[in-house]
Amino acid sequence: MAERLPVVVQLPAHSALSGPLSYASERALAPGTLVRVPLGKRETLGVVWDGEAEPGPGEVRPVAAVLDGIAPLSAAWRQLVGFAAGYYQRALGEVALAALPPQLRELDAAQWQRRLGRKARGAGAGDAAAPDPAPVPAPSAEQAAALARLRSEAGPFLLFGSTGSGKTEVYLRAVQELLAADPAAQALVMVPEINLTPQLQARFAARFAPLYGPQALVALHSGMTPAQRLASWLAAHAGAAAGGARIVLGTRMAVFASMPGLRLIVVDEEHDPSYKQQEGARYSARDLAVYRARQESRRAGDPQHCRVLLGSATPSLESWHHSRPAAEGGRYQRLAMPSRIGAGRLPAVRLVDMGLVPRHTQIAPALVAAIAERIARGEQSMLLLNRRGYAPVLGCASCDWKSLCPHCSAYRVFHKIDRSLRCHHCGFAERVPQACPECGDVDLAPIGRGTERLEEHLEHLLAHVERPGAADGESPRARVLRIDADSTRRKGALEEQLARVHAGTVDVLVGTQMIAKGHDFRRITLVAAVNPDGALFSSDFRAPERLFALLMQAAGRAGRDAAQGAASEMWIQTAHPQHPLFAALRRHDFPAFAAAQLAERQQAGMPPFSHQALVRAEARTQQAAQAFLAQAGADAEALPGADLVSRYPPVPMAVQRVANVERAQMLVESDSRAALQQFLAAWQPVLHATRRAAGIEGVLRWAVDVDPLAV
DNA sequence: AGCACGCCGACT
DNA sequence: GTCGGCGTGCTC
Repeated sequence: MAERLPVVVQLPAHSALSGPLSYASERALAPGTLVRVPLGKRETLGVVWDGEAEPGPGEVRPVAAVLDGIAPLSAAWRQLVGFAAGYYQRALGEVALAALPPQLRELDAAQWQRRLGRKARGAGAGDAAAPDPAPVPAPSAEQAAALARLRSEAGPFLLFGSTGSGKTEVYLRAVQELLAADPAAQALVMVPEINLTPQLQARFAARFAPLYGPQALVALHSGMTPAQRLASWLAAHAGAAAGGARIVLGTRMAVFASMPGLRLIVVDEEHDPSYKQQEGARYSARDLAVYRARQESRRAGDPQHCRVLLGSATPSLESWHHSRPAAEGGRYQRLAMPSRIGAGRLPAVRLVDMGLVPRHTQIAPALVAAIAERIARGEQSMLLLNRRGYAPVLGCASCDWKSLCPHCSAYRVFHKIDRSLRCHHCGFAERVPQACPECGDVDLAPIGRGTERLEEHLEHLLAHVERPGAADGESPRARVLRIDADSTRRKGALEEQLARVHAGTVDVLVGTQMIAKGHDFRRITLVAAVNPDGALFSSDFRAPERLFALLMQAAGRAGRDAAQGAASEMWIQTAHPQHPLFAALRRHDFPAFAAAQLAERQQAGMPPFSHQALVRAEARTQQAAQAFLAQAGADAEALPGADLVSRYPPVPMAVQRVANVERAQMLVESDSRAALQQFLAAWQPVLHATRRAAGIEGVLRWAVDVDPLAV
């Protein structure tokens, strides 16, 4: 008699088959076993799941093959996946299969056997950086205190350490202590972006390759080749006892890495929005890390078994709120490291009142002079502007034509470099027209400014400035370099450009927030935010939080070198120098800023004092998208939890139309996370039914975003 | 999501 | 007369 097995396969939630499918098998297979199963006309990868197989509607087909030689995924892993699928309202199989390396899905049984036959090769994380046995610094008093609490308490921990306070050293030591104490232990270290992995990877490799060999550290991020990702994943899955990886370093996807010996999770720059997945299952890797650590500890019956350490100089207000004193209801342990070590003081913050300079001034004369002064001293400056391209809009001087995208409700950005108009939403690009398409006037003018224009303008402003160190035959003019998504599109371009900055062949660096994050520029003594005002009065209630984090992080780029720290400055051009955000920034006072923001949020009943979810709908017409949402909302009246969940009317999304698809969204909110969860789960079948209902036509897609970052 | 089936326009 | 557009529908 053949066994019947529940198996999860990759089927999206909207297929209305959200649970496991049933298959027949000659032998019993443990939950977590990887199998190949027939699905329609194709064969696909599946994971044997827990529980009884539901009686299928008709015939049950047999499992095609079992991936032998790979241990079943653990109960803890399955629980994590199950939780994520439920919490973020997605199909189990979608989350489970997306959490596995893509190459694993592609290999059939025969290819898998061949892959097993080859000797497992290292994933390249350890061998990339030559182990450079850097001397291990003695911990500062603050670091020692943080580590002591990390040792004796259970967490979750929020390491609140200013830029330059040595958070990385705390991560390194925490990992080191764990690996030394338990030969089976594994640690997971997450960073927000691929760009930031190489330098952290180098520090981890330098510390741990000499101790455990280069194979002990593997990377896991989307920039790796499918083969590398599979190798890293297998090394993590094998566990330390089997000679696999001891440390996994990766981006948000790594939160799902199978790690049988997992005992520590580090989330560096935990406030970073990149930890929120923005398509498919929209999970927060930071929040899942907290869940995962608690759940691993619970399974082990020891609250200190698996720790999670979130680190930031500007924590998310959610984490900050959770780390308030336990007496006030806080659940996280806050470990504060306020001092900057090895570096000078934080740079002085100077506000430039743009109300006092002539209108349309891009860079205030005083700032130009300060940059020139830096150049004369052989120091570097960095200018931030969060807009790439030359100008965000091109307009006609004589009629009201503007460079609207024909497919989106957004302007196409003028890129002077290739004289193109490019839509940053749908990618539609055209050459700039010779004359206005409306009236034929040839006078088309850029409106507003982006990084390209800032770069050009700076070259002009600094034309008369000579740098002292110019060698014979070399131009004495200041060298301006722009780094943004456009300049770094080519593989390896970012590394090249960063290398130029480090080598000192650049005097002024211009870029988007991309350059504000993480990179350690030792010779930069001036950082300037050219036009940050947009975020002050944004309709997005998280905009100030993001701006504060960005400016603090940017300020941290300046004066990392103790010798220059004292002279380092952060300049901010603003029309609102009296804004309280800047007052807190001047004092580098995150707690004050956070307290003010949290008070506002509490007053307005916004997160973290409430819990939100968005339903987004896409349709051919805006009317159809909104009608779908309105109907689904109306049909939700009687659902469990509905009385505790507020539902707002459907509204068009900020960018209403993208690639000729109309988009609308509806916000639902509750003081109770449990009520919201219960409501969303019950709403799922209603949403499916509404889409099929008479009178609701042309809805292309809908999806729920739980704990959305932008509302 | 894949991969079918299923009815309407420009080509060997 | 076929090749092929992507609009619905199903997958244990």
